[in-house]
Amino acid sequence: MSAVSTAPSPKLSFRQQMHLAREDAIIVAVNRLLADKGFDAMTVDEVAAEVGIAKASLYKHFPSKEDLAATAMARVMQRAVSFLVGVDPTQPPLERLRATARWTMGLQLAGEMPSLPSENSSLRTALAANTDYMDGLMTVSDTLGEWIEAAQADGSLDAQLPPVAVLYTLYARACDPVLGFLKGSGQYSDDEIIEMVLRTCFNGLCRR
Amino acid sequence: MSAVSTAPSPKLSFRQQMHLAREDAIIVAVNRLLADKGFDAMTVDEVAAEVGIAKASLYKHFPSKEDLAATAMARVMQRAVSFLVGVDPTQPPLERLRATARWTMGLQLAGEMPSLPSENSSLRTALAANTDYMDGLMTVSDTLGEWIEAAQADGSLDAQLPPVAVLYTLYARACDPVLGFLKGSGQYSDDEIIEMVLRTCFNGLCRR
DNA sequence: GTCTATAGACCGATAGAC
DNA sequence: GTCTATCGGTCTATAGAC
Repeated sequence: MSAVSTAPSPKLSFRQQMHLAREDAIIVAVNRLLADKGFDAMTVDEVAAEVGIAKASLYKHFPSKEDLAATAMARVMQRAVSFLVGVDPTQPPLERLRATARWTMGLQLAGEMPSLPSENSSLRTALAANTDYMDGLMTVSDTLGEWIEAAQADGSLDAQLPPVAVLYTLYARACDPVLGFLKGSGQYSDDEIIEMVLRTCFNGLCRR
Repeated sequence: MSAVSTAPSPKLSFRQQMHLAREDAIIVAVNRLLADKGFDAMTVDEVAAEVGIAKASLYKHFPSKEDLAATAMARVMQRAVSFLVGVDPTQPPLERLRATARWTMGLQLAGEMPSLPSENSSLRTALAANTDYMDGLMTVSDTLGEWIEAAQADGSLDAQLPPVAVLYTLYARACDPVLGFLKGSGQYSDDEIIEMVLRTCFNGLCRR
């Protein structure tokens, strides 16, 4: 991925570029399927069909289904890191957190946010072994953790909640099924849905 | 289930009682596994092993894995209906909603709340075809819907949110992964976890 | 003795892996 | 394109209740 974003890499052969491009297409397809049906229900045949390549070719890129999914989720985590560094640092910390939550919700409604694996899935171990994913996760957690503590210090965020509880809540809202429920009802636009869920997340269900 | 609780049913043979008791054990085991790993990852061999019976015996009780899971989830829905009718009606509607959320969270921490199936799972169709489940779901939704509108009318609940959004949020919190995250951190007791998540749910992350 | 439910072997399809 | 493991589902002989 760094190969496509950093400019001074002219030494890539055509083959290598094709390889990377294909890998990119695979990852995009995997994230869509992961968001749609989850890891267990996703088959590698589906992935191959979606990308339009032979199943065997997948195994030239990834040693296993777990690794495939872990790489795809590491990519999402990388996008999150990129988003965070782009957030306007002059904004108050609460607004930075809100912007982040809004972004993750948009990602989910766009079908690009993988649903998180159940507690004991084989995916979990693959994720834990994926350094890209774990590094991204740590960077995201550290950044959000700082913002959370700053927002608690300036009085905008509930200071009685442990920061880790806030952090986990933000992670969970990125995969909140409420978005899908409301979308399935067909009564609201994506923006309306996001604003409603953001409101319940930050302001709560009770009247203020 | 009604057979063991209602007194005037002496016509049940021991065989039938055994049958019902075993069915009960099966359902309990299924709900545990469903909560633990989800429908796709759960195998019927595991269920049989957990209950301590042969797999074929399962199929004397339930025609398919989907039906098995649907029956188990219908049981949970039935428990929810029972809980709702037992909620103190003299409490204000907001407190009734809070008590309900607290109860569902306790259920999840106890490992008795099945994780909800992904959007297109085969379980979904089985659930839609299960009248017990659908009846319970409708009863629960109607009851909660009334409480929600009452709580909005008396000013305790945010009246700007569509009632259906509140309803979906309460359903989603019953399966909120934040509970599992916090439990996994090992730093908080179950009661502390529930109170924290309840607080974020009803009061929001922002300071009041 | 009959009849039902059980247990464990068994089958076919499918999905991961190569 | 093939191999193999696994999983949902079935078959049959047997044990036990009546």
